[in-house]
Amino acid sequence: MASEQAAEVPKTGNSLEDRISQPDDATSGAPQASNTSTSWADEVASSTQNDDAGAANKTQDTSIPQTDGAPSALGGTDLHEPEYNVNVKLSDLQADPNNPLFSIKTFEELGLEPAILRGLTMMNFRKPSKIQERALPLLLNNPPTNMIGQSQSGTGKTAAFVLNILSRLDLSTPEMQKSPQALVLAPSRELARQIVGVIQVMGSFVEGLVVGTAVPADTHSRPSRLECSVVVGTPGTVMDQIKKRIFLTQRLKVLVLDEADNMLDLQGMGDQCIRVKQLLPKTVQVVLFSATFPTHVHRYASKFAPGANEITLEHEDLTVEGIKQLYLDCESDEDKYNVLVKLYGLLTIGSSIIFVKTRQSAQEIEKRMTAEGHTVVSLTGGVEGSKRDDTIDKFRSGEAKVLITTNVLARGIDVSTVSMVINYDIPELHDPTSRQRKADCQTYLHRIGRTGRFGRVGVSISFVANREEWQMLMAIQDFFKTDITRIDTRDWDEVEEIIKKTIKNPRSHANYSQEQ
DNA sequence: AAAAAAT
Repeated sequence: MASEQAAEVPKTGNSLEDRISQPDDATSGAPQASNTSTSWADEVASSTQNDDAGAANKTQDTSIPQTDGAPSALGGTDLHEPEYNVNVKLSDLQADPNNPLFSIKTFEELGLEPAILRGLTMMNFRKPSKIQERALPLLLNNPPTNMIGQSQSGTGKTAAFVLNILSRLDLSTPEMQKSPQALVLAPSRELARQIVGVIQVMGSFVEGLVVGTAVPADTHSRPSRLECSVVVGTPGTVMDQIKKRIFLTQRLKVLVLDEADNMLDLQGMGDQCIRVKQLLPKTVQVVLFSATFPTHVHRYASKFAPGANEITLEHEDLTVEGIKQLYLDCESDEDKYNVLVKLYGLLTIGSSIIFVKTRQSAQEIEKRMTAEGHTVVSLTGGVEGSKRDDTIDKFRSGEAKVLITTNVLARGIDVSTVSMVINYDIPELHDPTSRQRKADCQTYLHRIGRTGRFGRVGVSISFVANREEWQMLMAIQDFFKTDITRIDTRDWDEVEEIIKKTIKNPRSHANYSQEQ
């Protein structure tokens, strides 16, 4: 199995506990500026930025300093992952200092079947990304151990859990090929379908592999039995099909929650995930992946995946280097629309996603822009399933280049051509007890992570129309210790120049073809 | 508060 190069094994235990116990909530201390100043715009003007001296030498880590500019998920040679520290905590079972589960540098070291390696080759995956180097040996080891894995958006989490699934399937008989052995749960229909696509491509050469999708159907026609080896779905539908014995779970070996923090945290979905898990064999390997694991969810996660090996990051390390974060002032909510149209008047580069707060405003903006001759599409949860499928497919193919959407697509969606993300509204959380709006840092990170994938560059532009929005954005900047730079809308030539300069030179290797 | 997810 795993590598011979046993390398230095990390001191296990200690570090992580300390880390999870530190306060995690930047927004709680809302941006100082508090008092009576005249307007948010003034504050903006006077805040000449960047107190962030702390960012640089913030973390001293007992864990492993990471590899020298290793190529990203795809192994394209000029794609770089930036430096950051990865915290690894091995389960008690695997806390043996001699274990070889430390890290692998090539896929070949994993002892995968030739058919799986061929799939990787075909996808142009030459070298493992950082998360793959560390997670794969732990995932693939026997006996199977649970895992909680965190890494930045666009660094290959999906490929990591798919490899684990493919290598654990027993497809030796027709009966086994039709027996679900792995289940992946995702928080949206679109993400579930995307994951199905990845499994199919990576598993192209795996004999007898059948992948099934369990998302709400528009029709009431229902199969009597789910005859596939891997199932990918959304929690409600999966639950439903298990209860109706359409989906037989007794041979299930692996359960993956993608975007696990979201799945477990969301009211309704968390319960369903727990209930689904209760209906699976107790021996199932539980694998949780996300770019974010806020403290309060991490607690649930550890219960849901007991004894898990963990790979976690500091939140300073979560922003992706290739994503340039900008913001624009708008005079009012209504003015946001004018700014948006102006922006699109001077930019037609690649594909872009516009995130808004509500389904209704997504629809409205789509209508208005369409009426003015722009070609845009919108996708929200209010739309019929098959229509959603059409829309996302059009966006993936490039037929539609501008997508207006809500948080439904904030997570996981991988479309390599997306070079710009717009936060038309700053993502916010509502605290029911204090009845206050707070910045939703996690969602912000996931949204901007729709661009800049696998070492590419991208730009995010947030619209700020009032003091609250500006405060939320500054809270996000503080939380991730990153830079969100203001650009001046009084000079549109400059706006254009800044954005074009950023998106130019997109280093866009077309070597990751999971979307098609 | 809005969004997603089951019917």
